[in-house]
Amino acid sequence: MEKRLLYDDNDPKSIEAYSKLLIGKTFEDVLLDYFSGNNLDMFEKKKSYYNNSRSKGGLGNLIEKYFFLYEPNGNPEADFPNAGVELKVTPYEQLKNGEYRAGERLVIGMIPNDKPLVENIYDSHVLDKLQLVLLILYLRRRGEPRITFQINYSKLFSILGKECSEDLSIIESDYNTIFKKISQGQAHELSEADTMYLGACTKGATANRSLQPQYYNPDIKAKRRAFSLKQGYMSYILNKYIFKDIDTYESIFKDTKLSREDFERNVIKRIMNFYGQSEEALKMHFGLSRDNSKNVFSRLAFRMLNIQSNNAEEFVKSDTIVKAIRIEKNGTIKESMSFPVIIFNEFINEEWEESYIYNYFSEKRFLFVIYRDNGNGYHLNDVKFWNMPTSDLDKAGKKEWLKVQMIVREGVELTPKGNRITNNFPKGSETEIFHLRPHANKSVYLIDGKIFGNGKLEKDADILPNGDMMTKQCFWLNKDYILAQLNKE
DNA sequence: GCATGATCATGC
DNA sequence: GCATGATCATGC
Repeated sequence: MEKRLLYDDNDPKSIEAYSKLLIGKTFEDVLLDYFSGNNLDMFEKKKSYYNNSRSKGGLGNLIEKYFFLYEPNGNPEADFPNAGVELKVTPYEQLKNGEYRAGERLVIGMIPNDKPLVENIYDSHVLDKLQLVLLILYLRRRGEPRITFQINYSKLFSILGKECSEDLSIIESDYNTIFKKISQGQAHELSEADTMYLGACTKGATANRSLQPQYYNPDIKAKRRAFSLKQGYMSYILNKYIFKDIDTYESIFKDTKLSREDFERNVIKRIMNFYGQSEEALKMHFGLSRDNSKNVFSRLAFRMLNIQSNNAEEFVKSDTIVKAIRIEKNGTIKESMSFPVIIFNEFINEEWEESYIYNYFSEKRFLFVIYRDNGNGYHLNDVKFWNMPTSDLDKAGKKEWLKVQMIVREGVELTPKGNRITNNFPKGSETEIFHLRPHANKSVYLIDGKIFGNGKLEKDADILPNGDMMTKQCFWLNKDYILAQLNKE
């Protein structure tokens, strides 16, 4: 088959039109179409090859070979050089609340470690690579064979289009931040969470093996990284411009083109307008006087920013999460900080650098809103952007995560003691960064067929590898660690 | 006293 | 109904 019969590879519109034939098809369908029932042996062979999640990038590769009918090449040219079109086959997911989000960041291209980095983004290849991208989106369903995932959208996308023009100044300042860190020989301290929309992500499970000397600092090795559009940013792009779900997000600053530094300054300024105000005064001011919810302190922070939830446009796009912290009279923090629950059966099969927790803390930025008890109740005291330093995540974080994973794999020891069930996970007092603790509505366990606790197994518990069930758990950021981070500067 | 295990109020 | 963002309170 001659590919020029199928589409004009000089013409982006023709490539896009042809790609729409994919809509509604699974990857298996694409293979079946190609082999047309003539070579079923080969079909089965390819099917099992592409079903293997170890063949990274495999689904994009499948589309190139068996739909566009060209051999994937590793060279830096565009996938369709004559049309200047980049092909990106990328997943999206549906959350339990029905919302959609990008399944992954969009990787743009490797950051060189053997030559200088171009200083200005407009002289670099970053924007070229995003100038014309054919986004082919498939719905990823966890636990299902990936060959059965269905392609539901195909659309040309440009970062230079009007829908993204508001974001270019932040993307430019993101690039400058990455350039600055690398050119100062600090590539080993880079974090995807240093920046808002354009990130420097590590490259999967191979990142540790890919430790290489830095061009600007040959004595200290750093992981190879790639430029990417962060997952949060892609979620926004998908929802707003592909799925056309216009009303999902509220923006903090309307119609402004801010650099990242200005955005952060303005956020801090808005919150600090309320500096020194007491809990009661703030609740009164925002009409939350009768709000007894445990998360009222973060809700107050949202109100100061004039938003309703963590779903504000700029925070979604930049993977930023607002967290309230309260400091006691004696200068300590009473509580550790909770995060979403883990699913044991996914957790035990993860590689650290592809794990939920690694990805979470490498890409999420936090806005800490700090209240302090001055002896007369909590008062707004400070606000600060924070992300976990790469060296913390790489060293103590990795070690502590691996320890928990080992315990779950080998079998958690659950011991009834009075009205409680104790376990052998490392405690907050035994860890530096995070520890595992319950995070559920009620506690409930199934141990050797016997139920403990008054929660509901199907709602409040999660299944362990040996079939026992344990109250749902999440990683908690240690309060001492948080305090040390706040006091760092 | 305080850390670990248990639990709560809310919004969507 | 359940995830989220938290604080409560038992047991050492």
